Amino acid sequence: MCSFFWQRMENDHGDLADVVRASSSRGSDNKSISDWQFPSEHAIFPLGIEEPTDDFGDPFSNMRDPLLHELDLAGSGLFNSSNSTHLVKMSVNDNSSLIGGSLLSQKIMDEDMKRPCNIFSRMLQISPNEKLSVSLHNNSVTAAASALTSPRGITTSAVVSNDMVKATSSTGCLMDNGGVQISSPRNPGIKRRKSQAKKVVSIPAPAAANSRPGGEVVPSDLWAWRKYGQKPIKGSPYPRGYYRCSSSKGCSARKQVERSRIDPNMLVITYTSEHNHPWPTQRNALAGSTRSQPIKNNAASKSSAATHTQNSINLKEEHKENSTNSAIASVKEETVEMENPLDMDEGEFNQVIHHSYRPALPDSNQAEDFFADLGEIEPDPLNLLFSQDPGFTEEKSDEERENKGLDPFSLFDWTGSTSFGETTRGL
DNA sequence: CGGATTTGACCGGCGC
DNA sequence: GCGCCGGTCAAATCCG
Repeated sequence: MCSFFWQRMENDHGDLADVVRASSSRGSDNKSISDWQFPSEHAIFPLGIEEPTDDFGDPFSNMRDPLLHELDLAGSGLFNSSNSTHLVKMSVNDNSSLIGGSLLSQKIMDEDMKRPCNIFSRMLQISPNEKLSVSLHNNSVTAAASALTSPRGITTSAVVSNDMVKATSSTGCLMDNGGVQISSPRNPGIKRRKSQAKKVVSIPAPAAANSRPGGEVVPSDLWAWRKYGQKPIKGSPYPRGYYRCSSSKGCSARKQVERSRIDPNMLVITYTSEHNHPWPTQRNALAGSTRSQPIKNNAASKSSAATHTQNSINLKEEHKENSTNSAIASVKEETVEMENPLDMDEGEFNQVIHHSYRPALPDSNQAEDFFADLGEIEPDPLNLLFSQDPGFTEEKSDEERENKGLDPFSLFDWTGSTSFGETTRGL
């Protein structure tokens, strides 16, 4: 199976409460997350949702990741089931939040609560090679689906409610055993403490079992992060780690990493603020290289402070090997996060951006350089990824071809998480 | 020795 | 006003 989900920041101090998950599967292939087979050391989370239009005052509208601009990959996601890979594209074309938006009327919610699979089931009948896009236009939700590469047809249905969105498989059934997770309704009357733009992504936890006690194996991204705090969160058995960008002094970018209380197999990463400096083509010394994630499995990265570029290269190299062994990386899920704009205080500059997990790249040229470097290693990483899916390669769209060189699979650096690789191999 | 992590203290927002 | 809670600070410690 494959699935993705949206996640929405709760209006309560940023607590995660509303989880939206869309899952796509075939037949009775309803596996829980724990059943997913991670792609070797690589985890892929390319799915994203296009950001709201600027007319909502999107604080990131002018700051969003250059890669997304440049590659127009926002909202594309790759789903890989055991035998097929699906590309799903979703978008929200309105100010409102698809998930949390009150624009999704209470009526809809009520109705949908009664009928587990409706809104999207009514709207979406995804056939292969059709794009999936979910957009919101003035209280209406429109959707179309895409499974560019699926040799089999998939359909996607979803429940869209005021507090949740569910998307289900072609069977139209919610996968209760982990396939779909729903959070509890958010607490009413609790407002966000501060006006702060946030981006939330949720990713499969690398390896909770092997992580050091009390810590998380946090997949690194292209930025260097320095942990500056950790707090137990009420209602969650898992602590929340606080990180700030250490790539550049004065950078206000922060992120919070916590294990999802809903699904301990997932890590919820909340990004706040934006990097005010160019994307580091090379990490600052040891910055971002956590002790818990030593880079030790590749000769190319002798230093624990291996740059992400190096790590990505390592990923590529490893992936080359793995791909020959049918270790095609599969997308497990990607979450994006949205917020109910109506929950905001009036005039509050407080918007949560749903976003594919990708660090902001203030300078697109750097991104080009970065991926140019990757290209030297592997001209078309997607070929590796989908080498076993002839349909994908054959039917690769222009957009995908344009995305050539963008390696969504390096967004997370799992190489440092040896335990993760071990864990996934053990799955 | 420089940089990262750990962890208790501190601060501010919010509800009662 | 008080307590709760989340977020941040900063000293101590660890690590390469």
